[in-house]
Amino acid sequence: MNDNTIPNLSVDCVIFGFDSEKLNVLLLERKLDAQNGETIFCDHTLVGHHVRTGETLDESAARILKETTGLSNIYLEQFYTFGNPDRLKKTRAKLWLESIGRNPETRVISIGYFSLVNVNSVHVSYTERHAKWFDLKEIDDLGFDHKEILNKALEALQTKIKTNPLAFELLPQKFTLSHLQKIYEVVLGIEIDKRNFRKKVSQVPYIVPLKEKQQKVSHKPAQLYMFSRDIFEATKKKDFNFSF
Amino acid sequence: MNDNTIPNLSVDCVIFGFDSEKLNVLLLERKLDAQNGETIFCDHTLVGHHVRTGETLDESAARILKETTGLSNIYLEQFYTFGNPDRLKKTRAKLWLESIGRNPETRVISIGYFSLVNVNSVHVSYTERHAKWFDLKEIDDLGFDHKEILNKALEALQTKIKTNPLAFELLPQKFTLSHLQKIYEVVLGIEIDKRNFRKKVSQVPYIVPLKEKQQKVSHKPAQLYMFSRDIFEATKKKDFNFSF
DNA sequence: GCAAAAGTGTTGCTATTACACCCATGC
DNA sequence: GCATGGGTGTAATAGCAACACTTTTGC
Repeated sequence: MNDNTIPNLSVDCVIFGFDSEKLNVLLLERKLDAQNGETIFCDHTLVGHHVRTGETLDESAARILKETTGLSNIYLEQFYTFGNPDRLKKTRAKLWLESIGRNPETRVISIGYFSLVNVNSVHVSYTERHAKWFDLKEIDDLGFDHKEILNKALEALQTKIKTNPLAFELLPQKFTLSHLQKIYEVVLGIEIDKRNFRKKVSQVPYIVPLKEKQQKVSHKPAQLYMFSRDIFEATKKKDFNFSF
Repeated sequence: MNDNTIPNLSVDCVIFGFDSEKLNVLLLERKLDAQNGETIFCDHTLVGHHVRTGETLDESAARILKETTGLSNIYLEQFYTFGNPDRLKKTRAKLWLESIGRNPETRVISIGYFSLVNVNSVHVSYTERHAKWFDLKEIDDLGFDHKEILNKALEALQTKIKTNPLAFELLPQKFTLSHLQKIYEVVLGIEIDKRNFRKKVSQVPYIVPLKEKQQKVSHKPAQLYMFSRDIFEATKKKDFNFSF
């Protein structure tokens, strides 16, 4: 490969997207066809790429995200680095790497990032390979060691969302409390009592009600809220706690 | 270099040691002498080494720890990866790398691990370079980007110790409650009320009193306790919480 | 006998849990 | 008018914070 990248270093992004109901992950199709057109295998992987010379790891992750979703300035966080010498030694991995002109014998270290977006704000725009949202709960296996990377990303997200205002990264700017609650439920895999949740939220100064309600819903329209980062920064104490 | 290592990949270990009073970090002296014997500079760095071919990242960290402290089977955790293209571009770093036969132009990614030991159980045995414990609070600057790595390690330790039984890794097998309390105080940088602390501890099943007291102390001898990992594993709920 | 750290309980306050019914809208 | 999700309060309990004095040992 002569694309200005470092052969043994890559970044993989676990892109989490919330769609008002479930937590999704953006995956690429990994389809290998034989010369005669028959499909040798077809499965899915995370979005990733080799790191470029001169690019920081954060920049590399941001670039990958931009290329895949068209989005910039979105939440990205490094969570773990995967470097087992045999992590790319499975048969499919080797075949795939050969097919794209990478040496399957090279030991590649991959730095894991996760990012948080709202699915509706994303125009999945990766043309080379089909990018698609998958319900997290229905993902069973992935190419390479990407299932392991995904598991670790989810763990990191679960830990971090309890003490940091990450939930808002998964929501549109204006959201309802039910959607906010749903995020904690699907991310942490728990059920939360609606009244207790709202009681807690009402004590939080940076979740502010707007003078606006939902439109065109076939039920009582919900109050819309926004997250004020200004108020958060100004009032944050060390003990942010959203653990249920 | 021909030592079977990967030129652009290293592991740096932040070795935290508790001495019943403060939190310490094990550092190496980085001293560069000119041909005429004069010292060009002398400062300190974390313990680190390049990753070997065929070695996992965890194995690499464990090896570094073993070489430096003589200890195996101790707590080690990967916390962050540092890969800025210019992280080794400071003057001293370049001079040093040249002096040990590494190419200062190579972009090196370093995977950060922290480990937890009790200073009394360590025979600092690194002979090539002088290894020494330093009071965490008195470390101002370090070689390379190691101060940044140290800061991030401390942050990771602070986060993790609140919800995981890490404190015991910093203590000898038999310890007093005052020592346990001190760990939370120095790691988190807070003060804790003795009675409230003991009340909490007494509700924790896996901190078990022994039939033994301190010996030869010139004050009322304290009850000794141990941590039972068995009981911890058997009784752990999702909500371990040692945040004060 | 004094210096040093160990050990011990109570009270007020705050936060958490559990729980059930009416409301506004679109169709 | 019915289906859908929105919105609301109370009481009991558990956990947390603040606080001061006596005990045991070595020297």
